[in-house]
Amino acid sequence: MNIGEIARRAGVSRSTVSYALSGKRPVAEDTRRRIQQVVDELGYRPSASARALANGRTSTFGLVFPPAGNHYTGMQLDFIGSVVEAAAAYDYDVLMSPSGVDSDRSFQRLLGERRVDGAILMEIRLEDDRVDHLAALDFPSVAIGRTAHPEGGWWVGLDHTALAAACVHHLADLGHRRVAFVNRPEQLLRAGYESAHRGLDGFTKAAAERGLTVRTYCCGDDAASGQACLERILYDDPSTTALVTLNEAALGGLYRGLAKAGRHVPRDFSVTGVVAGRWAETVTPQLTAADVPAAELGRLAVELLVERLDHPDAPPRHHLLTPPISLRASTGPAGAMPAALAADAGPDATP
Amino acid sequence: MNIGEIARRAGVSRSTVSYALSGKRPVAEDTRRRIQQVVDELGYRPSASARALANGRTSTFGLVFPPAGNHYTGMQLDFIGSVVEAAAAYDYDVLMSPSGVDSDRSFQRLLGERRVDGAILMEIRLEDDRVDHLAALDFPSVAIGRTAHPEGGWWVGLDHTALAAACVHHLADLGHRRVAFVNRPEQLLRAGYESAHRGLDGFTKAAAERGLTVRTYCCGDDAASGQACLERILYDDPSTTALVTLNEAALGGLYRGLAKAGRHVPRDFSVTGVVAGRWAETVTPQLTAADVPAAELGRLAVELLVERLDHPDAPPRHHLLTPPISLRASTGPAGAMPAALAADAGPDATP
DNA sequence: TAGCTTCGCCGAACCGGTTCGATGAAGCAC
DNA sequence: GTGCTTCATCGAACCGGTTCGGCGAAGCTA
Repeated sequence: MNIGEIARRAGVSRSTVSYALSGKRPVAEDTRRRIQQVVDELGYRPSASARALANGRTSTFGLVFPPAGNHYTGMQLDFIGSVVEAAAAYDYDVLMSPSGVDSDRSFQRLLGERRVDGAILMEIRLEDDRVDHLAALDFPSVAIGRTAHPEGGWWVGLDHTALAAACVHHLADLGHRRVAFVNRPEQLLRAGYESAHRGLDGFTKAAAERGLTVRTYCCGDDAASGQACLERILYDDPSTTALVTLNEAALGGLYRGLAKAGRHVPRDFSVTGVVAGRWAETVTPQLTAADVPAAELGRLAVELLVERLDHPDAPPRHHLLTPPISLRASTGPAGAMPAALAADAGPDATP
Repeated sequence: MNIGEIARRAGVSRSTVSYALSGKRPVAEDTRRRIQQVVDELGYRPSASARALANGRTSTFGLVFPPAGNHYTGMQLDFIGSVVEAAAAYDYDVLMSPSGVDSDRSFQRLLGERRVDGAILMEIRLEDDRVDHLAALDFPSVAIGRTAHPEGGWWVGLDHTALAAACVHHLADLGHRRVAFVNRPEQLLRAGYESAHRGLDGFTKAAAERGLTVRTYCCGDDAASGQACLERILYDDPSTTALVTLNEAALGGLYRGLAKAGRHVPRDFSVTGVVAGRWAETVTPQLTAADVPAAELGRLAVELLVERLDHPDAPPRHHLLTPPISLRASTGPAGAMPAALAADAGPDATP
């Protein structure tokens, strides 16, 4: 069922069918109706490949996402879903491109073979060769996250510095003096992941400002690592009374570690951080946290990309979001726990 | 940089370049080298659209996934990731297609506009018009899940009936007599979601077999609903000592409800179900559950689809998996809790 | 050296759309 | 009735690959 078939049945030329369907030139009303009728009868739809070949646009975005090796977090899933849905609203499809191992090959597929009109990048690093590469090619793309030098780029992102600082201030306001920071895995920090770095910076600076005593940790993206990390925290400084985490996946393990160490949240120990809202509500007590607006970020990324495609010469735009901390149940005033008990409660303590 | 440019620079015809690159006809070795050199110098890659138009294959799969309206579970994310990675290994890209609202439109995009060579469907219903539709068209596709009449179809899936039954037997073996079942939301059950129906069936039949007293509940896909559901369970029958759940997203809420009701897991109350392994390990105590092998299912689905595309006349194949229950820490022998306490512990009980 | 095969390459057609310039008919003024 | 514009439609070229038939040169046989 190609356009020639429709043309023959409607008794017109192929170009007339094309114009009737696209509306790019006027077509007599009764001709248009006749064509439309044939189209409806046969259920004709123009081939995406042929259309893409002819007009050079694929109506497809690439979504470059991290490989499964790093465990996915709820946040990432929400990104994917919201990007796909927002793109559909603008009549774009989304092609998934695993970055990571052999990322060159999948980049080549997307760009070299011209499969997509634009790309959205997840999991940005401070120095990100993918971003640089795309910028050098002037290829339309939007990053979810910002590099060390975001000027002149198109991106949406969270102000991780401010969010981590907000967590610190919240805890300091509650009277906490000894606070731990649980970051993403060391491997990701070393690789330069933006959230890990900016979060750490924001935490460190705000803590210094408030005169807090802090320790910072990297922690694997799973519950077992979270538990181990918490044991380490209490071992290193048993008088720690609060922690800030960026690590969604470790959260369950952190809670478990606290329970094992006999620390009640929030009475003896406060927990907060930057976590997707839905996730924050699954733990008990529910986590007081800066909720990552993943769905909004995905939507904004798509909007920027669409704008960039529609107006190739538009000046770069970006959105930096700073969601407020949602007060839930995992933080409370410090000092409820007597210092004596704090000294006892090492990593080997039992309830 | 099209194939004509390469041909000119290498001093050969376009067809020779094509044959040199595809290897579908022999080309003199030095000619081939000359062409390859030009290709490498210019970084030439053939246009995916043109290739797709010419040979009728897009090298792309569609992945039809549920809309974000239903909250995503960890399982679904793992599916997506593993499908994308497995597809990449076979040199296929993956195009995301939100099913759900206006699913016809996105189906039309995939099939009508011939964007994909085949499709993988998630979230299957017992009576699934998408599956029927694809089968009627003889369009290459593989379902993750099976309908009420899976004969003659291509699919991979879990034996939810057996898994739910295994949970029941596990609890019955531990001496539990009054057991609740926490299903996916009623809306999904009514829509005919496979896992919800088969899980419920397996639970009900196995419970009857073992002579257990049971109640079954539907529960929203979020923590708050889980907590409410648990309160309801204990209100309806305070002497309930165990539950089986298919609802990953509600799990955190169920645990919270138990804690609020003063029921210690696993001493006073056992919890088990069918949940992705990583998720089961985030809760405390870790959940004894039949681990959903999401990554393996995704990989198998891709393998079947590739086979179906390579051998269009191959007889239908499928994989039905029945992962064993992983014993963790959330189930224990019944009867540890005195009946008197059980009677006291209504939904309003406080620790 | 004529005749036949094999090898390596070329030209043209094709996939299914879009787009531009041209053409013919109708409508209108004079 | 001629000249001019407007309108609707058509034909052809083009996008960038793939594929088929054919053709000339080289190699081999007799």
